[in-house]
Amino acid sequence: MFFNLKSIAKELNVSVSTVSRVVNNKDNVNEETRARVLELLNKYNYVPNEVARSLKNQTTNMIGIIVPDITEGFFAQIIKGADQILTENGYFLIFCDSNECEIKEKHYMELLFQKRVEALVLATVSKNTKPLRMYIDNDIPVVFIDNLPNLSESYDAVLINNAKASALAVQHLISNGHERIAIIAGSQSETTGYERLNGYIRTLKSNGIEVDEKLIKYGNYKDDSGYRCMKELIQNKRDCDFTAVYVTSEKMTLGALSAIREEGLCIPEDLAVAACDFHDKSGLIVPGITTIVQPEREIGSLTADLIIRRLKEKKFSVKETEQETAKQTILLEPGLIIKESSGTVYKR
Amino acid sequence: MFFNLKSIAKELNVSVSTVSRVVNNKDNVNEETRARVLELLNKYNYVPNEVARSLKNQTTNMIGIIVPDITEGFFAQIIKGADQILTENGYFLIFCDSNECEIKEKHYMELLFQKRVEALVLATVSKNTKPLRMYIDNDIPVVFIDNLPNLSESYDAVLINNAKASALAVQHLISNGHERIAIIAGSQSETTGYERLNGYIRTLKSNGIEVDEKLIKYGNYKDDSGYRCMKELIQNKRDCDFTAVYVTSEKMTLGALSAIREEGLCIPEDLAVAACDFHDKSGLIVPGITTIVQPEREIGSLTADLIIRRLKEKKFSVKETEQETAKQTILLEPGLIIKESSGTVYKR
DNA sequence: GTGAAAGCGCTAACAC
DNA sequence: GTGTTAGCGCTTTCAC
Repeated sequence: MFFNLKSIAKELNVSVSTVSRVVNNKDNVNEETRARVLELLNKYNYVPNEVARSLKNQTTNMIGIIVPDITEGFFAQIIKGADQILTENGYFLIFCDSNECEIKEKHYMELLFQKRVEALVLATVSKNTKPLRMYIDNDIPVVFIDNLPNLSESYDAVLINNAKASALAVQHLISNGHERIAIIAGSQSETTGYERLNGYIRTLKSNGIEVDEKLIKYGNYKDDSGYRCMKELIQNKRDCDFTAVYVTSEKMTLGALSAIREEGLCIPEDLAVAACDFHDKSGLIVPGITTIVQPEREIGSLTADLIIRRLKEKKFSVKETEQETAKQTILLEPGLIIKESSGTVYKR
Repeated sequence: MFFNLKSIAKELNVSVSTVSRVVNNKDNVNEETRARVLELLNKYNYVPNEVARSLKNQTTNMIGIIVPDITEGFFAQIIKGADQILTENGYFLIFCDSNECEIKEKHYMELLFQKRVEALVLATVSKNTKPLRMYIDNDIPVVFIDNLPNLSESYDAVLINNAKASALAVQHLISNGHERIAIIAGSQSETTGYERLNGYIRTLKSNGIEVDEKLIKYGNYKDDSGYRCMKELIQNKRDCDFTAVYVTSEKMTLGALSAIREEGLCIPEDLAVAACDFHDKSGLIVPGITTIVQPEREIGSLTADLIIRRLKEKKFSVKETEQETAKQTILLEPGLIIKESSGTVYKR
């Protein structure tokens, strides 16, 4: 069906290896032969079969990436950042959307392994480390972004300092006069969720503010959990009056904001809001939402750099039994964008 | 390095084919043998090599998709819609971001072809149809979304009726009292850009409104072109007074809005705005932007359906020399979400 | 400078 | 029920 080396070789009465040499630009080919082969190659628009090449060379040049939701600006930007570097280096990014689903994530991990990706970038939503064994046992580099796994061995990761991110947001609220600050946290079995809550608690304590369990709600990062948590907080508002809320993800912030609006509360007069990873491309959201931002493109490009290094080390070590450099976690600094939503506390 | 059929077979003193039969769940295997093989397979965590399978079976189960920008909600949603159906049917979506760049698009088309994707979904930004020839000549199904190619032969496509989309938006502005309506159009060498301008012109005419060349600006869909066009329009506002503008893409709308804000104009009092594909997940943008919306998930799922059908037909036709059904363009209906930005004309 | 041959890991037709 | 064999398209070693 497709043209292949054999059909080209036969037509020219040369061997497959000669055609292969021409295709791969090797130099031990007679210039006249090369010209004849090249001509036919062009005429038939020959394109080498990468599947066969991959099998022979035991290398696919494919890197897999699995993220929970591609429609989130956070992940889309990371992918863009990684894709650029990877493409420049002759790799090919295969992207999968786990839809925040553990089963789907596992499924994709298996599929990508079957396809023999050379490395994996993983924003995991799973506590189950079993699917990872495949990769680890076969020495396939894995780089974690966003969430960290519950692994006993060391691993590579690129992410922000999540505790510091929370500290930044909470400290800002405090310096705006807020003391009763609620939090909508994420799942505590995920490191991101855990660290962000942790940063919140530590910052309150170091400012001499008591941590009130009633002001801590746990969502699951999905769209409606922010809404639900915010509703619960507001319903208890009388018992445990609070003037600000810190919401630890974009989707939950969206939900929380609509709950606040539904309850007829004004931001920031009735309730100040600080968010995490909130994206406002338009800059027209009113009130502007104060938010923690991550250097997403950089997370992507550093992840790509790390992968490329690991892959190089791997090739090298086979030949020279060189020691692989230690696994590392690259911690980037979060930023804080201050807008109106976190405005100073309303004094009654 | 990896476990393969051979190593498993050797250890059990059976043949490779027996192991293969067990792996593929064929029934002509002695139950006792099967058990022994299965045990070792599990012990070693054997995962079949899809690269080898693909080569042997001449089928990769991979579908490629190339879009101009994954960070646009429009494309992200389409991918989600397609991914779901494709995954359910045992296919695997490989996704590429051309970054609105013709060269990159071509590059990815070649790469995907080399990888032997079985079909391609293409939101093209290119006028050059040459890279397409590879696919067409080799009978690999291609489905176009968003933009249509300049091909002489017929092709498959799934998209909205873009002329109608513009008609919807412009008619709405007219019924709100606007008569002097500017447009920020897209590249006229792309069908989407052409059709949307076309719908604008026809709607004005059918309403007995004169089309004024000075009110037509051409952007390139990139972030800053909307800003530039809007600036130009506003600078000429005195000459050619207009009360509304229709911006034909999300990114250009973002640019136009910041130009409007910069010029200190109020929406909709000084200038009404209608957009295309504008996404506001938060619902908090003020003023709310009236926009054309597309059934993105449906575009994705219908595209996936079409591809699956084409692939089935292909398999079938080899065996039965069945006639392939005619290529088709599936035109979906655009929607209009009315918010404040398109408010009635301000009467002086 | 060129060709023959082996083999990457797998499947499937065929023989026993 | 099981094994042998050929071959998918390619690269590469080894002869010549």
